[in-house]
Amino acid sequence: MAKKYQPKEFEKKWIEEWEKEKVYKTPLRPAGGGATLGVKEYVLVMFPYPSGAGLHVGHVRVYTGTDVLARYFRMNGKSVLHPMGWDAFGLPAENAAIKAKKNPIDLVPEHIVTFKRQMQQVGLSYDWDREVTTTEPEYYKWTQWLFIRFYKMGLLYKKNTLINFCPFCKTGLSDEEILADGTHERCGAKITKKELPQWIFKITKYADRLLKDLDGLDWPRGILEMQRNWIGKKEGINMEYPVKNTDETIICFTTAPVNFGMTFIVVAPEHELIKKIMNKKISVDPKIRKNIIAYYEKAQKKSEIERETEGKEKTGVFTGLYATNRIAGWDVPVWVSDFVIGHVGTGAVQGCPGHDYKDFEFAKKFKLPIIRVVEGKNGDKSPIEQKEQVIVKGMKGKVCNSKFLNGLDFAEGLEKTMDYAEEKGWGRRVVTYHLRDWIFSRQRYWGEPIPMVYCKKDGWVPVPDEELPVKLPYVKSYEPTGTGESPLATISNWVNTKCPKCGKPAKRETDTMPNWAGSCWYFLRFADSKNNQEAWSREAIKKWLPVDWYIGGAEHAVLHLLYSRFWIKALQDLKLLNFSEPFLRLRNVGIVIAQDSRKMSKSFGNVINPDDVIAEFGADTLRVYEMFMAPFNSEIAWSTKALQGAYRFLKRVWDLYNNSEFIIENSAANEDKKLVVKLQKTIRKVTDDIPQMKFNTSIAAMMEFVNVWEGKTLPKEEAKQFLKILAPFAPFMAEEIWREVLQEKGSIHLSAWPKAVGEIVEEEITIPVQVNGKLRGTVKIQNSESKNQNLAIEKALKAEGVKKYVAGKGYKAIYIPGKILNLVTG
RNA sequence: GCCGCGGUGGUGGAAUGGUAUACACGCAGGACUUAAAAUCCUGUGAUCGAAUAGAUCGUGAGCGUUCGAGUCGCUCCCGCGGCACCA
Repeated sequence: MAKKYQPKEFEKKWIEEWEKEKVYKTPLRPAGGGATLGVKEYVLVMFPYPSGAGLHVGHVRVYTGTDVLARYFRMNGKSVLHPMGWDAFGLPAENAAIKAKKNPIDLVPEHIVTFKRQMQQVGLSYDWDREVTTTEPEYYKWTQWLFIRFYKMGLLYKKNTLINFCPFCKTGLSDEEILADGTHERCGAKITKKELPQWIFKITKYADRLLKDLDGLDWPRGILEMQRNWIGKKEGINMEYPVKNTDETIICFTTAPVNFGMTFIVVAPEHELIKKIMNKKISVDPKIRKNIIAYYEKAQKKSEIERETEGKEKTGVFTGLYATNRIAGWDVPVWVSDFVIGHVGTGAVQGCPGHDYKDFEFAKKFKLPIIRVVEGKNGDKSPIEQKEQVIVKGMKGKVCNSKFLNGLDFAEGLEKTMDYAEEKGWGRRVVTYHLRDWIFSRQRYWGEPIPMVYCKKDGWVPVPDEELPVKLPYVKSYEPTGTGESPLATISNWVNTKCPKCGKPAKRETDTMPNWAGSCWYFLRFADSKNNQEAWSREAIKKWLPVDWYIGGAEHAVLHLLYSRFWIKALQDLKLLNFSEPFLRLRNVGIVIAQDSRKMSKSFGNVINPDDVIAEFGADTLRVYEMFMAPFNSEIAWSTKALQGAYRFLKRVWDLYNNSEFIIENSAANEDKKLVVKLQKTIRKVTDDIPQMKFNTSIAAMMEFVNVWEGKTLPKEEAKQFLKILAPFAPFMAEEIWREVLQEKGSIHLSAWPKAVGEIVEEEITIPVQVNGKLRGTVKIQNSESKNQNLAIEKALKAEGVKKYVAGKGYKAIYIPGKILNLVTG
């Protein structure tokens, strides 16, 4: 009786053997042992934050998919860089450490040990010699060094800023870290505003390049769109409206050609005009002034987030002033309302209630006129009633009731309005962005110390390069202070230092960098991870960068991916790099949810631990299952039953190789031609599918092949080929069979990928026959005759199912050789 | 509201404009077994039908292009994700 499939018996052995033989070392010798190394292929998966919970089956999915790619490229003779590291700074690590009452400096390495062990168990082919950890001084030394480069080029500056502040984490946050409902993406606490001195990164300086360069990237469309939306470039016009009986002008930003539908102006409570009214620089009726002051004070009490989220009920006060809409030739009343936000646009809105939802609500509430200036469905130009909702959806439709703009579509109308206003001097074209500068300070312990010293005489002075790294002190108490100062501020022997410039007493910056800092450049460090002279050498970068394949979750669509792109562009400007985009291809992985269709979570008790799955079924089963269940970028719900299907498949493969009756030494004797043809098709399919990350169909094709193979014999050479295409998915079993059963020398993972035979020649092919587009039968035809239309028709007409539909009728034949025959009657 | 992605059997899902439902799970029947598990074999879109005869319908809905549409175009409906009092 043949040996039973027992993965436990050999998986551990191969983990050790691969490490010993340095099978996955970068760069590898070419597959098949040839002399030259192939083209480089940098295959990178987003490195994890090593949490205490250990590896999740979701991690296993994204790492395995990336690993399959890396293994595939290696076997195809490419020079592969496939590294792994740890993104260990940041709030989650720090909060976990506080909970565990352990310093994160001690806790993080413990977590890393667990993660690494689990990754090795899954059979991931990383070159561990290149491992990096963002929290180690050897690494963050260079993060600090980069900070100073950015500071020196003027991209970083410190300024008092009204920032988003998380009262739970007691730290400032960037806009990108706040969810739409005004809560912190990490802890879910409601964000408040606080004014603090902050290090600010001028990412907006790169807005245009960050936007333009998206065009050249092979990234998922959705992610590109999210970045475009986040950068939020808008071309429009700042229209000037003189305020009657004053010297004032209100400037309104607009992207819509709707001057002829404009019936009011609304300014934000913070607007200059309101300040001037309140301090009597503009004279208005004292009663109105009183109302405005009351309204202003009420608005100030609300936080911005309250103002935005508290409901859509419009409030407001008429200022008593009128402004002139010179394009339309009429005056409009000026109102103040808190639905207009001071720092958005110009803090003033030209109200066109016919075609804007908010303006409509406002006009309805205060009984202001509503004019249609964009046609509705079927060219509808009728007036808009007060009770109606907004008629025009989005920026579609033709402009109407607008004199010289009539009949133009929306975009043309805007162009013409802009030309007209500029010509008359009533406004000018402007470009605005949604992107804001990046708040780079965190008032927390667990981050890279910002390498700056404040001297009373010299101001901010960077720590000299030779004094880097500025090490994070090992302390007992690192809990957030809540005062807006980092806990580092309380460590006086660390804070107090000398000014690098004048040598007088000075103080260190006590804020730390945000958790994104380390991940902005880690992919560069992998190219040269051991370099202690510089952050990277030019040769190493030239050899490996940019990243060819970057794989990870869609949750990083904006934050990490935008920040990294920004750093790379800045580093290019510093001439430290000579490319402008870090990640040429981006692919997303779908999340793994629990069997009950909920998120896997301790509190639901539905978490699947990869260790348990490996203990029961082996790592290969886990890998094959996760690759097979759905397309790589789709969400999957865990299914223990389906997992067993993957196990069954592998077991059947094992049995085929361990049963001499299914494999013969040489191809002459009992070989089954059809089986060999099927194998060639399978090789072709898997070869095509892997670089498209269509792992599910690759595995399905291999399953099909195994279904055909069972009960037949396959020549040994062909059996080796099949094992090779299985190897990226089930590396343990493939290696065990390769070396122990087939007695091959060296690792299968360094063997050459099989080539499918040029043309697959089947002797006989089946051609479907349709009559009037409906399938009525099939005919078998010799492959050599497949181009012969008359023969195909002749055969088709003999088929019972076809005959009765065509009999006695004239027909036209459409024949696609080897594909289909369609007979169209009458 | 805007932007993006989807909608195919009982389930996860396949399908360069060319035999829709590959592959897998589940289910049903059978073999092996004292029995169960495991394994193997057969069947499995719906409706009509005794039928493993045949027919009709069938990829969210409806039109259209085409010899032929899950796939292309138009008009909608629904679900998911992102953004948003953004002017």
